[in-house]
Amino acid sequence: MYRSHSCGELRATDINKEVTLSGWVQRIKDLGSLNWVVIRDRYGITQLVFDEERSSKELLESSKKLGREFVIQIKGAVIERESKNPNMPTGDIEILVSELTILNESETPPFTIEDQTDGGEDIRMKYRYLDIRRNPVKNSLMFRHQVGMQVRNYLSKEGFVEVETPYLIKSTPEGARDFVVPSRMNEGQFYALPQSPQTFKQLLMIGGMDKYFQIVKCFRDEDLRADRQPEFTQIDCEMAFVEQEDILNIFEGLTRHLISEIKGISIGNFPRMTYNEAMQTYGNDKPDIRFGMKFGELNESAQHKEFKVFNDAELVVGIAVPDGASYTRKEIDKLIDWVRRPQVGALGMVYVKCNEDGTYKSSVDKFYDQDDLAKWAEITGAKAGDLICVLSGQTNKVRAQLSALRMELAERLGLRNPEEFAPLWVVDFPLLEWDEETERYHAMHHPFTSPKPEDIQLLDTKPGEVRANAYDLVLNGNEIGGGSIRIHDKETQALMFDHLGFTQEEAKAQFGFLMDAFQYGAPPHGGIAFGFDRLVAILGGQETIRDFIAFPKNNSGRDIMIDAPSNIDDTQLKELNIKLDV
RNA sequence: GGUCUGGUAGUUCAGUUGGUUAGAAUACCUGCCUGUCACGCAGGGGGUCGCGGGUUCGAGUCCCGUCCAGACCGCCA
Repeated sequence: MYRSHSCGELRATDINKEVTLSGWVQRIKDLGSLNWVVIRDRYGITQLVFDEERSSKELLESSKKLGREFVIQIKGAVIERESKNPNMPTGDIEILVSELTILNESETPPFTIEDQTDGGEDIRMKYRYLDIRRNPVKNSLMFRHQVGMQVRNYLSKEGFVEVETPYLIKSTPEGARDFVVPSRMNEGQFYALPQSPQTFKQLLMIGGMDKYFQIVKCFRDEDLRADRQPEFTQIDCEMAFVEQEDILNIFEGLTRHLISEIKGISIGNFPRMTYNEAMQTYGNDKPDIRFGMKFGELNESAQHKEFKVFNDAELVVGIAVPDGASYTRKEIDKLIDWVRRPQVGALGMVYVKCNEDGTYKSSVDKFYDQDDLAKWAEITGAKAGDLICVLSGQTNKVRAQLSALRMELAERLGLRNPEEFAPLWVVDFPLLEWDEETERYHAMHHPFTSPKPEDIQLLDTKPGEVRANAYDLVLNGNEIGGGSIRIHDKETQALMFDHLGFTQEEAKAQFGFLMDAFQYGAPPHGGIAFGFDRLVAILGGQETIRDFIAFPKNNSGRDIMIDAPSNIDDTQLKELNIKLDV
């Protein structure tokens, strides 16, 4: 028997018990004739004591040969501490060791295994198994487990069935780049790893599963971000015989359940906002509504004077920065530099200080009088003491720029409280999106999303204005879920493929199996998928998802611990009949 | 594909205008210490300044190239 108790459970009530503990050496405090060793496992830490008076000489000596992260097993008696430590759960007791076994020695680890480690990101990833011994990472993984359990509890209770779908599937050119896997048995052919189980969950609906979910890995071969990994986990869901309203209700319920169970916060009905409204008031389809700073469009009140920059702009739009009027010229110049960085890309920024005395001071006083500026303040909701930041230019670009500024300022002003949760639904997304590169329309969501029936007639004339039965769930400025009511008849699906520029042959070759299935009684259906890693991170109050993934990839998609991806040997290449051109 | 920031001891970082033997903290090793718990005290070892080239009497420092890491833009149906 390696242990009778964990390293986190012994208390004053256990005094005088004979116990066996196993774990890692956290810390050694050698006072010569007295030696303390702190032992750690997943459940906590416990202090061991060896001393001249109560321990044998050999035992005391061997305790001094221990090093950090040695794996040891001890037998001993639980005794009351002479000086207690109220900061640790096991701080009232210690173990007077009678028997010490070294189960495994350890090299000195490259960074300290402490909550506040001295190790940087890089070294911690290389030795991730050591990093996982630290509380912050360990707790994040356990937190993830809790969220997963609550997801399964809720969905099972609602009658959902978890069904696994294949990982080796077929590559399609739509959407993100696929990871491909060569097939040895089918020479020259490749599987693709799924970007999502989309078509399979639709086939499950046709198969009559009615309510499906899966916590499932998905794969996309695209560049990474702090919140984006090449393999990531989705809560993938689909329901038959539902309208959009049914889906919003069920998954609003799921989200409410998670926030309530995990964070102990109860939230009322989620607000809903159309895509157009979100773009207009926040410049963004995933607005953070924990704070205001809504967009005020100033075209009418700014394009009647001689200021050419505004007159030539498609959109003039501003936000009010709370208490920003006190910014110095230097601070404002820095803000202007910030929006002019290539990552944001604004050409300049106009500002208006709303003075406490009710007057206005702007960078465009030459063109606008106090009445004009008062009007801007009214539209942007600026109060005395605020600063109005105004950007202008092409609508899409200027919205993205001002949205970036809004988020940056909110971050600096501490308005993005990670313990506050403000979810909302963004609905009525456009069905199609113009792609400059390929000069054709792309499905904004995916090609199986149904158009709103009343908009179908616009498909030929104004395809960009057709709205879809598509919705996103947004939490604190992050898209945590998105879905749609799907097309379930062959004709509409064929019409969609046609508008997406597929020939009939291409559509048949790539999605013939789905079109075929639609001929055998496909029920109306729809669903949603949540980004599980991101959801867990946000619930955990973190920006980066990496600490909630046991073995994440780095910025360039590498696993630096196992050194993947890597070359494969010639035998493997030959077996797969693959020649490399490098 | 692009922009920005960084790479110096095991680790996290400092290093001035280009100038003597490259520092600090922490970790590690040795010694002392019977109530520590971020223990303390004394001492010690530890460096290809990412790599390659250039400028210079002299480069951690300046220039060019390159690799790696991070954040972001493009991309992510």
